Amino acid sequence: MLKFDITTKRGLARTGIIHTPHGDIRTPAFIGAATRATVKALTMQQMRDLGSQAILANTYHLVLTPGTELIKDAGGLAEFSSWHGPTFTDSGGFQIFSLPDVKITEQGARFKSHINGDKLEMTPESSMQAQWSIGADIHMAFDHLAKSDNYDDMKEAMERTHRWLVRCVAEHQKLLSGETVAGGRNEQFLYAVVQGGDFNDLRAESARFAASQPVDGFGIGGVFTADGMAEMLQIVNNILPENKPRHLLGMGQEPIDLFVGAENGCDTFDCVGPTRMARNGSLYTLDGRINIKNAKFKNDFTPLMPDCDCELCRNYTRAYLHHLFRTDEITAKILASIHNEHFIVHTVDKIRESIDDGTFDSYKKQFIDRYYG
RNA sequence: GCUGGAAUCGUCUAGUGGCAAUGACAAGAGACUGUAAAUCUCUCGCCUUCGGGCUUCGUAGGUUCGAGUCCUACUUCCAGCA
Repeated sequence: MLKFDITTKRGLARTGIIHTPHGDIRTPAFIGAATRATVKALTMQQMRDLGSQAILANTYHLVLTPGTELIKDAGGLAEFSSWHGPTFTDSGGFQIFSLPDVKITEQGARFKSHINGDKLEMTPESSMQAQWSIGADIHMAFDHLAKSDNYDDMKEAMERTHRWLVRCVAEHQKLLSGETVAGGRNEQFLYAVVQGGDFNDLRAESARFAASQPVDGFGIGGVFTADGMAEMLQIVNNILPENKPRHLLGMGQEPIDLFVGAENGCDTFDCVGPTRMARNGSLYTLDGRINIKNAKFKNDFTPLMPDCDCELCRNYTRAYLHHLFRTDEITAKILASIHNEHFIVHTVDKIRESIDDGTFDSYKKQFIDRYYG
């Protein structure tokens, strides 16, 4: 069983430590999205330097290339990528939602490789096997993420997610009792995924089902905007057992999502937003996001964010970063990614500290007022 | 000096009788939430009550219902010959 110690509790919000075979994660924490075993534009050393505690890779992408057997042979994701810290894998469930021409059957999902058109199938069992080979510390159950206003459609997807969860649990346990991977330790952990879309009665049902399964933690999936998220999380997290960690899947591009998530009982987050924003020139500041490519920054010789101690803000000006983007230099995306990832990681770090010392409400108000004001 | 060729939006360019005029770049802005994203979208002559109106393709004339497209002259540039 994954060891999770809760340090402080305030309402649904809590701080704690997830103890993984590759190290501890102090929660709440933002987990860097390393889809293809790399955080785009950043080295693992840069991720360590900016304060990241863990990364999350994607099973679908690693199955396509370089293949999960290769990662197993390399000694697992942490060894292969030289991250060496705690790791998560997403199941590939998101790709069911995001790729075109995906066919869902009770068996699993069939889709075409976006790289070479190969027809592929992923099932709960194959996802578990792939994640076991990749050897991350924490695995996500293979779920059916859907987006619809139709209650029956969402109910169907949720119920399929539950049936698949049972199969994931069985396969996960079977794998753990067999051959060892990831440095000889069969210490890998499984999170169930809660679905149900925008229908809170389905969310409650899904949370009850997930809670009933022998899993180590929970992912909360299928969340697309902050609208209604607080209420949904209150319902779900009041049902999920308190002593297991909860990961809010895919949310964290907007800082308010992280405040709302932590406030309502989520322990970890992952999101591609910060680095994607960065590559596209959209940079976080305490006064909101700015597009550094805008003409008004051409002659702005101030730091992007004076009170930020990331590599970009410590050493360079807005005008310089503007120039790097305008000239399409690779360094633009590196520096911007360092800053955005640092910004979000540290925002969650401060959320954690504020929960511990009882100042969460004032920190949230002060941050949100300034950022969105 | 002669003989060819060429002049179109900031730049390069499409265009051979119905055109406010093609594409790219540049420029201006926007989007992005478990990454098919170093991607995508919009604007890019002037004005507009968004119906449209006005002025454009080196300059000046001409032919034509109609000219960026055809003709004449001029200007500039390029190539070859002197």
